[in-house]
Amino acid sequence: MNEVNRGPETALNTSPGGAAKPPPLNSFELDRCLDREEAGRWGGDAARRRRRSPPRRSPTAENEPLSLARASAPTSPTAGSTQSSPAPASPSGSTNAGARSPLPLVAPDLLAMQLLDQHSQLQALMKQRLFHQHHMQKQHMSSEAAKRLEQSRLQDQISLNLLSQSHLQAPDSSPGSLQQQLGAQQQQLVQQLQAVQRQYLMHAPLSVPPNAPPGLMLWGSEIEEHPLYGRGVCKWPGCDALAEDFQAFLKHLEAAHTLDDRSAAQARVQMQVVAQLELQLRRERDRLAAMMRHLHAARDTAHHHKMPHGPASEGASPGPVRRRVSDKSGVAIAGGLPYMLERAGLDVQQEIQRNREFYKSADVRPPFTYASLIRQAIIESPDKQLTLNEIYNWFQSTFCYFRRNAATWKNAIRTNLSLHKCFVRYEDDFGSFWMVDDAEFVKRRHLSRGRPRKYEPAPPGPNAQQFLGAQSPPMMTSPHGYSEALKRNLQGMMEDCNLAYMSTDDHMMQNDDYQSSHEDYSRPQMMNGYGNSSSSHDVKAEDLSANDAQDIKPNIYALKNEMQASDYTSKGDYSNSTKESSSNRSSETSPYNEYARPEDRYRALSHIKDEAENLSLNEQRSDK
DNA sequence: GTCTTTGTAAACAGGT
DNA sequence: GACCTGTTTACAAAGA
Repeated sequence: MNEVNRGPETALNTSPGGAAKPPPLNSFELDRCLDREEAGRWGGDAARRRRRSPPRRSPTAENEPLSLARASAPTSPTAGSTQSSPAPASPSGSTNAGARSPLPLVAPDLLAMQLLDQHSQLQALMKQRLFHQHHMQKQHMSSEAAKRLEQSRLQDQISLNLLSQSHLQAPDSSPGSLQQQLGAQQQQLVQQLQAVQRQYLMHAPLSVPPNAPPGLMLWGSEIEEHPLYGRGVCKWPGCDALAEDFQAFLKHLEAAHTLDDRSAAQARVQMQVVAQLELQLRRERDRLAAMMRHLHAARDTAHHHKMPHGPASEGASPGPVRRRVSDKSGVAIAGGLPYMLERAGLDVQQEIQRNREFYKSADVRPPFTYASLIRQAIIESPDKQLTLNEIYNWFQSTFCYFRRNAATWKNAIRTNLSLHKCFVRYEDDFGSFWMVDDAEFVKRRHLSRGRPRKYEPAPPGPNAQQFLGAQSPPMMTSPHGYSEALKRNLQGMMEDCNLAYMSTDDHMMQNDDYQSSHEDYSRPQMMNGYGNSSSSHDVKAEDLSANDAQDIKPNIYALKNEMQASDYTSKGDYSNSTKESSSNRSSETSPYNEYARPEDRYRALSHIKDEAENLSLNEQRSDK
């Protein structure tokens, strides 16, 4: 098994958010599911064909889960049955238990038991749906919408009845009384439905907004259910504009959300989110199906029951279908989009922090360039510096996407580190670290022409002195940032799919996740506060010429000298060689050898570093 | 069509 | 020799 297959699966299984995991089943629910699966097998050849022919999925079918979850009524009996099978916890849970045995036993054999169980499930489902619809009706629906709801409810009931009848038509069973009962009930429901439809068509004409484009005909409830409008607020990602009514919303939509870069970028990200969620939902459904097959087989084995079309033949099916996830799949972002997104104002820091859980569990490529992500990794670290391996770890721990094809993106990271002048390599006795020159980074982002490459001859002009004390301009922030809206959208979609969304407090998430994502970063603080170091690439004290030294931020240089001086004085004959220095550090003359662990020695050295920092700051103050 | 930016692949060197 | 790290080059894709 290569990484391509292992990565996303692992992420889904181990996702702390639990968003991808189906709700746990208790024994009763498991029984119901097993029975439903069995009933589905009795449903005829269609059900068997459905289970045996998974590879071909039309785009419509891929959208089915979301649309079904959103819709108030399932469009088909089969869909209604499969959708309701996970049975999430709901106020009707007690209702299910109460309606378990509403009818007398027809026959004391297993078949009758299953039929009764199936019927009780249907009744429980109907009651659950009725409860839900009643609740929704009280909350949101006007009288017209209530009529439509009633219509939908009746259709639901008919569908459920049809479903139950189809399940009851087992080849070797004929509980006639039950079928007659359901048939009569169905006829009654059809009559009620027809009456409601007549009433609705006579008294509730189609309503059309005055400003609606030609041909747009909207039902009253559909206006309220516009995906981008709800509760008087525009639901466009990152908008949240207030709109008194639907017409005001339409005006706002026309005026505020035109076809520009930002809207296009937001739409593309939204497409990614939807695609990813659909993929995730499909995986979870496949997994559930495999689990049910497995559990059913286990139960059959335990009960020594051999079904005529039992799990032996079903088990020969290929199992859950895995869509091959390619780098060039729709989930990934096309070439220039990250650049466009950044130009459009998407903030890397906010986006990553607010959707950390999403990126951690979803195989979505983050919509930012490698350079931005590397910078983010570095500035998230406590000392604003990371080794290459720590950057790797950050990518892997932060993004599910970077848990596969490691060779590719690692090479890209190395290339970016070397390529961009904004990344500064600092080498000391403990290894080499990478830091960010934010001034250079901002300069790079604002360059409209020409890309500063490290191996290009430096253009004549400003030397690094211009970067002394340079501070990055504040990152573009918005109180109603796109990431917040993205999270809300995700949350809504997850709720629609009956999936739990990890809504963690941002601050908590930041801290906790930092602990997890940086747990490997055991190196204590060494260079805290020196993120804006220099415009020089490789800051190696031994290689510094006089000119180079001018290009280095004085505090770093002073600190370096300070630390080396302390080491020199402590050991006396300190070698200039890095390798020798690290070996000599273990000599008995060093006062830092009293610290057995390297961490303690680091800590002691960091104290010197703090003193050096204070000295440097005092010098700067005195210069001013 | 040209230029820029970005991503990717690959070769190469030096170190461990 | 394998692997890691870092540099450099080349090329393709996408957008301006």
